[in-house]
Amino acid sequence: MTTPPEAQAIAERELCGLVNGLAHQIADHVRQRAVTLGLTAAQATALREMTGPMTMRELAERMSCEPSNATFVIDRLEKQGLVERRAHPTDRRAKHLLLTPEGSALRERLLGLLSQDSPLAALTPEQQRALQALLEKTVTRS
Amino acid sequence: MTTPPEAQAIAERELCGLVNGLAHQIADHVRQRAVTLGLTAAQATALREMTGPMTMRELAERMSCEPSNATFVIDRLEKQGLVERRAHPTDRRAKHLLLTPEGSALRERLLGLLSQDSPLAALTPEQQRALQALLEKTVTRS
DNA sequence: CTAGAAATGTTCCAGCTGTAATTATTACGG
DNA sequence: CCGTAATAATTACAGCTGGAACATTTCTAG
Repeated sequence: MTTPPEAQAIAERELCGLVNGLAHQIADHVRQRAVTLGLTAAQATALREMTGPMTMRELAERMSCEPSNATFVIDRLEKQGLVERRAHPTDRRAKHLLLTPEGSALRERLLGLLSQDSPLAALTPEQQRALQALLEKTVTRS
Repeated sequence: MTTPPEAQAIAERELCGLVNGLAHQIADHVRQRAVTLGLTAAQATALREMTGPMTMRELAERMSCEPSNATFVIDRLEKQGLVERRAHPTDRRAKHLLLTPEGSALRERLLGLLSQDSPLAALTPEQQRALQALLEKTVTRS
């Protein structure tokens, strides 16, 4: 009952397509909601991941992007008065990102919108936990 | 044993991050291999999805991107002599995409590279099937 | 048959993304 | 200590991406 290597390779490629498809579906969902708040998808993703004060690098990691990209996005959010770049308390290289009151309020509205009609709602909470377990197994080993 | 709605929303956001993270990991993997063949990540993805003759729209769907994006990528692949745009047999609006012999050969080399050290290799074949089932459930309902 | 709706592909454009190079700062081995 | 390596953030740039507008062709209701 061993899987032939060729069939295995094809299955993996299909799986890549599915993962990419779902990621895209999530991004589309974010984009749709974000535009109603005057945000782009990338800005909304950054706001979503701003669960508290953090450095640029931490944010980039949470967004799964390069630090240069985080710089670009935070530049925009800062110009809109949603985020502040402060000096880091203990490391003069780093920046301390902070949500302004406006940013914090907008984030709450965003989270409310994102929780509606999520693409993941097709799964039961139990299935979501199963999915989470499988994803963590692949993502956290690197 | 019902999940409170707030905790549910947080779990969904984390799940979004995980999906995005894995998609990114796959894209990085593709990028690394692609560059050794003189291809960009987007070109390699297009080549990977060219399982046979298809239209621009079909390719765009397989790549989970907009048709305009497929136009951009195929433009490059055509200039490199890897793909041909022919007239569609039955629909004069559509284009019939075809791999050239060079394109077909490069695709085989690419598939060989992609099957090595796949991020999905962290999962057993059985776990991969479970993941596929869960992903299909969310992707195919729209 | 025909007029309007829908589909296919393309172009243009604003915005996103990774990479490489750069500066400033911190960490570490000797 | 000191010099070197490592880290944080930024900049410049080439390439990717979605959306809107468009021309061509096909579909469809009447």
